[in-house]
Amino acid sequence: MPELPEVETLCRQLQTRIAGKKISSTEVYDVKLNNLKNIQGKRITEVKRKGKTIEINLDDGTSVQIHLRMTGRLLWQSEKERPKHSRWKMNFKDGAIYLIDPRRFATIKIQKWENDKVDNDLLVSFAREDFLAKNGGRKGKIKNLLMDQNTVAGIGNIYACEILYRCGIHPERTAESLNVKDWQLIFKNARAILQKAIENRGTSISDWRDLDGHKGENQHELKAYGREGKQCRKCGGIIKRIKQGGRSTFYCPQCQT
DNA sequence: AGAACCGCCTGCTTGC
DNA sequence: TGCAAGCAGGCGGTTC
Repeated sequence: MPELPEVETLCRQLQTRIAGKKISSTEVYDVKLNNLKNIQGKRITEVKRKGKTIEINLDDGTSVQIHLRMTGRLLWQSEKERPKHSRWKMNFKDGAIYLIDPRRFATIKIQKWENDKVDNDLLVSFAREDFLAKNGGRKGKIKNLLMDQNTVAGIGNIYACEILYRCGIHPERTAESLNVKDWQLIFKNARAILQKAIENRGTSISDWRDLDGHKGENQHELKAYGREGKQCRKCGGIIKRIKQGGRSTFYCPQCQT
């Protein structure tokens, strides 16, 4: 599941690989992605991440916005062969970018580019005061809050579990039950975990691969996610799995309080 | 406001 | 071994 670090990894690679290049053509292999605006002949100015969305800006003021959802991947390929589960392709003189997505949840939008202000992305710009004023008193569970894209951009299930584990905060705590120290810990650890995951080029648990098809290395850093029944590395307790909003949460009942 | 559920999907795992 | 059911989940939507 591509979250912030995986999308950031792709965006950096894309920026290096395709910025300044001209799109020679595109091809659609999935009816769900029909009716996209024609971008043949447009030139790529910049590739940016917005939350978990990849934004490929074009020289005509529009941008190609790709959201990979669950199993989406982007792959740079210079050979002709079309990878399995290809849904869409953008051709360049020296190669092509494929959108590969077995489960077909990924979305592409081509629309006017808007330079809206980012204030909820922990690695770009984060309005801490506003955040606390708006969310500090909420009665919702902290895990769900961290995963709400309108509240904090880019964090999904894996990193939400890891952040709370490192903080020693129980995922079912409500936002209003947290004090200033707890919040500071959350922001600090969230940044550190996301940053480390970017350095490791993402978490390859199942599908995730980078633009060149390489696995990331951050799966070796996971302390909670996917470790149900295993020993907590901090306290020796047993990692537990619960459901929150239909999604698995992994945590240590002994040291997350 | 917040939680619970659905639909979108298909590959993988599980159970008989 | 084979087949069907169950499961996984980000996000947008609806409903309670």
